[in-house]
Amino acid sequence: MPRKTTLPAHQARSRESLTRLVKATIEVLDKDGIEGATIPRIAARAGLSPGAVYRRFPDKDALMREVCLRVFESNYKHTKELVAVDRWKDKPLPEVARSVIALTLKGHRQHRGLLRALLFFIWQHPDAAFVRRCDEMEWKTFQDVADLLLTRRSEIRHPHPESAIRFAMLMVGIAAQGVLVLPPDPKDLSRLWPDVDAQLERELPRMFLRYLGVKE
Amino acid sequence: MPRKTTLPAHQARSRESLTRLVKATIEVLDKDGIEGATIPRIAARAGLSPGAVYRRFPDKDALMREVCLRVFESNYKHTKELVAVDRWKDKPLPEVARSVIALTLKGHRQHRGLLRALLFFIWQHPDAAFVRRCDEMEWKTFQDVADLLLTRRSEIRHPHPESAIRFAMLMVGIAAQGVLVLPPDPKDLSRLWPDVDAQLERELPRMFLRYLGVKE
DNA sequence: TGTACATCAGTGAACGCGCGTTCACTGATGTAC
DNA sequence: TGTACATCAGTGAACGCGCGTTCACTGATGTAC
Repeated sequence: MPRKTTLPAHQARSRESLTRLVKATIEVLDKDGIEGATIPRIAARAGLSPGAVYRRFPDKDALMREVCLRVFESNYKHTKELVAVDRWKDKPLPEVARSVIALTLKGHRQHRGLLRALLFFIWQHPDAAFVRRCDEMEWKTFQDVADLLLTRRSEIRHPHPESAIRFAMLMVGIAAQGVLVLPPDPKDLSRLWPDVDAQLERELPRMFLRYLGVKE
Repeated sequence: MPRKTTLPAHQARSRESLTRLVKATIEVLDKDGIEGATIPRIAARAGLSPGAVYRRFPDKDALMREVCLRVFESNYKHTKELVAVDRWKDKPLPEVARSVIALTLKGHRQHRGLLRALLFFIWQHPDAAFVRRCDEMEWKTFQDVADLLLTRRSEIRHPHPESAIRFAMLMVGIAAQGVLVLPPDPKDLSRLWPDVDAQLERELPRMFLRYLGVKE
């Protein structure tokens, strides 16, 4: 009967190579995408042989899920710190919104390859419970940002500020994902659509604020 | 040396089974997704054996590309007819925009599985020339709709109506894709976000028109 | 502090599963006379 | 119109490639006395 869970690492050596394994997986995913992330390649990058992977993880899927959850968890914490910071004190909604959008775009641009690979992994994943966990983490991240923006609800003329903020944030997230993370790369699109990226950076805040009905 | 191109069908029987093959591929893609679309399954659905596929197509990739191009071509023609229809005569921009958005959403909802599968296929495709052809077809479809909306440019207060229309349409397309086509299915998301679909239908036109600066 | 033993960590060649692809063959269709 | 022959259409079992996974083995680390 195959082992179901990831084994704990008893020795220091093992803990180190587990760390290297996770790091290597992230790097390979970012560089070679989900289809280029084979066990031999990941193991080699971590300075291990393929067999060694199976000492820590019951199968490839468990390694990938671990990486997925770590990345999303880290992103969640990062966002939580960001919205808590008192940099936002006294700043009016347009300025906060602009910063939030700019940071969202920056994050998606920086981690394009990794995010793309993880999305593909989740989208093709058969285990509904795992997918739900990922969705929930993304949702919580989302909600934290929405809550920050909602503290300026008096500046919003849209009849339903709560749902409008959520909807506008959804659009920002989906746009960042659609334009910056998913294929085709903006550079390949530039023949048909020069500077989508710059337009996104400029027009997304405008759309956001106009939709909410904020005086600029 | 393997054959490079798809052979013509000399007999009526062959032409029929080619049609069945394309139809079967579309159905299997829509139902089972890209990873469920195996040659044996497609062939069986078309009432053929796996080997028969290779009489018309040099490999699986050629069959898939053919299907891709046919679907996008058909969508392009469909859109071209739609915008040309004089149903739009004398209708003000808000009404046209609402119809266009509603039709876009409807199309994405109806063909969710197929569109998802084709997107995954294109996104993973190594041949840049093929990907470019698909992008161009989508772009032309896009442009036709933008042109229709641009005939009402006097109603648009945004300083750059042309690029604003293109950007707003891009957002509509990406939103439809992100919410309706890509995982998770709206029904699975309903726990976290009840009625995204209805909200999309209601709020997308509002966002569209407010961004362009149209008097409602 | 040393030593013997148990357990853990890692190796890498070999295995096997799934699916695309081939190929020797049968049957169907078209064509020349 | 009938017949012989060439070509096309299709079959389905077998093949093979790639990648995840295993397993017999070596080496490293920790532990009991």
